Amino acid sequence: MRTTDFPQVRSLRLFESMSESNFETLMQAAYLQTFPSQLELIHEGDPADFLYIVIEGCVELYARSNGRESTMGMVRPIGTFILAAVLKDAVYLMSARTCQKSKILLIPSENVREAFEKDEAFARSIVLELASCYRGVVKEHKDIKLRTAVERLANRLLRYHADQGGNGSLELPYDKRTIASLLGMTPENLSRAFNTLKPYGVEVDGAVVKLSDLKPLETLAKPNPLIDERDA
Amino acid sequence: MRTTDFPQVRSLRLFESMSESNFETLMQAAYLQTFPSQLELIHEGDPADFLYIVIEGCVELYARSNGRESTMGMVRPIGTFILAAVLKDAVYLMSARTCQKSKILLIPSENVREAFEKDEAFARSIVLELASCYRGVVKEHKDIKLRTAVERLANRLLRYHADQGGNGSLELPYDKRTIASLLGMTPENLSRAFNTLKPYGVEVDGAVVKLSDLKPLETLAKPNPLIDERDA
DNA sequence: ACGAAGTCTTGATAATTATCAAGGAATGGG
DNA sequence: CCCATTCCTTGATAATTATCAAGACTTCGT
Repeated sequence: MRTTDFPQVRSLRLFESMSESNFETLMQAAYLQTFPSQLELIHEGDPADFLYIVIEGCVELYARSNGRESTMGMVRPIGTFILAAVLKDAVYLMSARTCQKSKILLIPSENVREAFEKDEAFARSIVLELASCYRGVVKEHKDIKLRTAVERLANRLLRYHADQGGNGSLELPYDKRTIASLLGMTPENLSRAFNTLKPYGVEVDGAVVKLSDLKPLETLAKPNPLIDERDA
Repeated sequence: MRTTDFPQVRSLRLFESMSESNFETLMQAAYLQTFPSQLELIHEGDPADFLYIVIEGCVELYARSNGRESTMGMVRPIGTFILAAVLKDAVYLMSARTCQKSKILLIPSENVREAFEKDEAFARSIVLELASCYRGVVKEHKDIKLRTAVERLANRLLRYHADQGGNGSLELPYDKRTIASLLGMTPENLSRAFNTLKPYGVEVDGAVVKLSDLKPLETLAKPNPLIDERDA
């Protein structure tokens, strides 16, 4: 890996203020690999050998316990995952698998920790990154503890809608079963939740959702920036 | 506040490797206050003016949305809370109130951020602290997404039991309604969950719980270190 | 010590969510 | 392009969880 190969990686909040030489060292230790869809990249409980950066494609973070499985998050380019485990030199709490053919940059954990020791700016960037990740999970936790399934869906639709320009139409970014699991419900329940939202102007056609009237949907959803906004 | 007033604060992971002079500066800017029970210390949505450290007593972190409320966590001495919001200079995602008469140390946010800028060791300690906090919430999120109410209670009891020496008896550390909310259920449902666990050797008398036979309880609970262990 | 307020439990019922089963729609590999 | 597979939806039903109500038990302040 050469430093100039992925300017988008360099411009991530995590790396942008790092010294050139330390970034170079990190990149030289890194591997760029392409994986097919549905490949398990990491398995919860394994030691954190690498920090992962999604360059192309898409990765699903999920967890299992008992016989159950739940999607914990999705990572899109350019996004990192499993930073906390790497820094703590601990085991992964979540598994990860590709959900498309994906190009992934792997940085050995020890190199990340070495850079963390050596590069002060990197250490500071990590703080802000981790603080954001922490607040992200807190919001998801509030979402699931304070809302019913229909409310979670309504708010998620409003979020996707805003993300995609807010012109009355949105495309679901993942399979419905994945969205169901993300939102903490079964696929059947998601399907029924969409039906419940029909009187609120939600029209589903495959992955395309049309919102014909935001007012009543928002009245139902009661969106809350302290749960739904990405940077609040 | 003098530096020597609270050696336990100094010995927190967060502060122990900080330089003496920076720690002193931080402590001189800090306020030590005693609050009565049930006082709201912070309100979600407000700007993060202080980092809080519980010296004595107990603090409940909770969140509201719609008309609902849920306990997000409990902080016991010597514990900090609301670090991420302070570092990001963002609004609080959670409210906090004392659940006993409590002695709290308040450090103004700007002083914390100043120390974060000036003191490298402090910045590095923050990384490890935030990484732990992050992993803590991920575990709670897994707990609620992957387990039923009875399973969550069973695992919580096993955790308290282990924490308290594992001699067959444990004391519930909080009111039952608080534990119910922490575990994401109503008080009525907690009461019934205790009844469900009776055949598994769980005997409740007020705040004291006796576990007469761990085997069947563990079989039901299926404890998972990647959810239940504090430092995994 | 006493009354008031809050907590906990139980019962009855309702709402929410999950499970099982089956048919139809969409998708991808050959 | 077609078949096979997976995904999605719907129906029927069950399990889980919440709500409402009432009574017993605690706790706390006066």
